Amino acid sequence: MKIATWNCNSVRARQTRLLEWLAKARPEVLCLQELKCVEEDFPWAELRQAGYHAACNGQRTYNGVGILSLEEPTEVLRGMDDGVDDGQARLIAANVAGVRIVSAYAPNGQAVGSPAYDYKLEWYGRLRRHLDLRHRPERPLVLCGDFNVAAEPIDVYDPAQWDGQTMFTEPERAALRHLLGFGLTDTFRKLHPGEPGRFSWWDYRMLAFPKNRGLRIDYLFATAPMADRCQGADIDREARKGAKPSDHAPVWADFRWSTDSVL
DNA sequence: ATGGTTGCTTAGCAA
Repeated sequence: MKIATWNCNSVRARQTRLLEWLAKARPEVLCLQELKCVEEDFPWAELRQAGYHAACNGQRTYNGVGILSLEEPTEVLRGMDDGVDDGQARLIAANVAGVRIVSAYAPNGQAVGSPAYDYKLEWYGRLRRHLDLRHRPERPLVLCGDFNVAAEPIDVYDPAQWDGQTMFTEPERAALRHLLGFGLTDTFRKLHPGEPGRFSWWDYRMLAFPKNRGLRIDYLFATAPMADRCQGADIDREARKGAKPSDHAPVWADFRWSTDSVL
């Protein structure tokens, strides 16, 4: 079972690339972030034509997350259902083939110390509580998305320059570690231990991509039953090349898991 | 060097 995640930076601006990537990669599940549209403007028909069901949590202009899957997703949950109404569409969850799939778009945080930065740290705490209340680490779950935090120096092209900057501050890294403390494994790093220079996001500016000046901030985190079955994981850097790319590359992981796997 | 690029929406914001 191949599961992927991609911050597409507008599903409408990326529609052609999205369909091309799905045709080539054929993941069972693709989690999307930054749809930047309401559900009425989501390309339902084109994706269905390509063989994919979809569920999305849309928002005008900003944010927006979705789950595409070959099998129809069930038990769809939009948001964290924790009583906080912040108006930001950053989470959607659904069951696909007996696996709980969560597509998440963490707040960017803007400047350190800004209200957006504080909101980011709070959002991480809410997500951990959401997992604690609604899920168990012994059950199959894959939490995918753009987490807007680089976990370790190896995930940053110039850790010294990035030290203390948004996406690589100690409070953000601690918030990410606390999230993983639920019982989640970083599938890419499990399969590529110690491999440097492997990033998932590159700024559009300053020739960051051709210079490989990026960060690894997009992840597939899996609970033990899924992490134990992970047999491959990678970042599709090719998909960041060419005209009109997203600033993120798709990331995927493959699991020894089928529809009739029962835990 | 406070630059540079993209998307949405239409001048300014968020990333």
